[in-house]
Amino acid sequence: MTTGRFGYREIADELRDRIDSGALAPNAKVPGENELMATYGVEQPTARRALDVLKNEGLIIARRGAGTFVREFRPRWRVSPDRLSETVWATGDGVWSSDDSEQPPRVLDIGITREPPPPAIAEVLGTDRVVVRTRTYAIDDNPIQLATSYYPADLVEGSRVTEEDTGPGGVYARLAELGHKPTLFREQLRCRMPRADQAAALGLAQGTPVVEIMRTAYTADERVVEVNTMVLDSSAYMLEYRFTS
Amino acid sequence: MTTGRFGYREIADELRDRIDSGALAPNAKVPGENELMATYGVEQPTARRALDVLKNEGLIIARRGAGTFVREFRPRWRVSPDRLSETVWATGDGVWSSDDSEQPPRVLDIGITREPPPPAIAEVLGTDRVVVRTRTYAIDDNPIQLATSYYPADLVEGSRVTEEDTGPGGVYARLAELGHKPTLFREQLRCRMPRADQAAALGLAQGTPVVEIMRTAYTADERVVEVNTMVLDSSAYMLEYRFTS
DNA sequence: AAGTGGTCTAGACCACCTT
DNA sequence: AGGTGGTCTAGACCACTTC
Repeated sequence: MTTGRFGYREIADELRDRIDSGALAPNAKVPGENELMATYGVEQPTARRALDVLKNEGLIIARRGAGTFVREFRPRWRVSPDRLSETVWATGDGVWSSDDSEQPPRVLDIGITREPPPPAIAEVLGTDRVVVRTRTYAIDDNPIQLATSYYPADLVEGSRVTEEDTGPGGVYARLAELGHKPTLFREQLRCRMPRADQAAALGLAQGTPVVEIMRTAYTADERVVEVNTMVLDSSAYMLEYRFTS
Repeated sequence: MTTGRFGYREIADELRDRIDSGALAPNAKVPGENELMATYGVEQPTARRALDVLKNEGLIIARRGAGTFVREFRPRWRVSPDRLSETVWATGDGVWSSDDSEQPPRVLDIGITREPPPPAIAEVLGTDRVVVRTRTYAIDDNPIQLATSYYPADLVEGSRVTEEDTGPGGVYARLAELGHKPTLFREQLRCRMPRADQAAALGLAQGTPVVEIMRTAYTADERVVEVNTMVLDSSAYMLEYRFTS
């Protein structure tokens, strides 16, 4: 046979069309390698490569021994500047209380160190003597965000910012009590494929990018009191920002 | 040989380490399939798969006949709410003038239609009678953003919003003249792997996610006057938002 | 036990770029 | 012409899940 042959791209295209059109709905079983071999008259590696394409596009997910299934995209968590408003801090629910989610993420691992930050962050903070808070946020035991916050040591040393439980209102409430209330925030975002360790920590499926956010918090007199770097599972988050002209 | 064997993962890990450490700098040539076969004692498909991993991670890029090279990540373009300030509109430079970039993106293709929008957008706009503006932004002939804006037909029909050249200050200045000055903006972001047509339109390399932004513009009396959906090449953009508590 | 995805060998041919 | 990446065949064995 020389004509009418299928390559892995054509097979991937056909499957993608069936997913986009809804013929293959989320969580539906995708034709497996054996079925593709029979349908298109190709060998196993070719069928496999077609599925690899869709895996890397984040459209399907394979479970060994079980089959391959259409992925569902349900970003349940939103983040917006509103979460940082003073009224929110006062409630004691912390940063997530203004999310319109069914349940708030849980904090999995909290670590507090005093290791010097990367040079770029030291420069923004104006010092490399810092207190570092790392934590993982998870929903239903699925980690969805890694966060690392840096605070100038001379500001927070001796306060509850250096303890696992920072108390009602969280770190920002403590900073306010210390006379360093954050009032201006800058968030810088980029989106890319995860590093191997990030993919592992977040349990990311193939074809899942991450959102990297660097948040810088300033006091009214423009002192930097926090730099927070976050890595978000992009399949779990929709982000929202509001602003005026 | 039964021990000390290398799988494609191990090979990919070693190459990734060399990229992360800087031993393989951006634009450097990565060991090719033949070299990997010799070095690790594997067959070509295995060497190839190792390179595929890094391609899908966005770390390398292959040029047929030439070789495989470490990708460079140089996001030159920033977007921030400042670009929407009234002072910016007045300059006539449009949305991009407040970017701190070397050169502004160019508009490649402008299309104006009146096709009904997707249901979700029609609902936000409160009508499905719309004027649709589509365009592609490019830098050095490399497309970096696709944008589609929807305007209520009853607001903009007969104005320069329906023409290719919208005049000084762009669409927002025209809307202001029509008594519908946008003052509040909401941007909703998600990040994911591109659809096949988007990857083609943006000329995206394997392993490059896109940022999808839906911007909604409101007047002071909370009428929606624009819905703008954007698809950004994530390797070309860093996004920035500022807000107060 | 049977089915499904995951990995690898061994070898072939093609398309494209560089020299 | 030679090297490099891109695609495919043919077949094998393994790991895991489901029944």
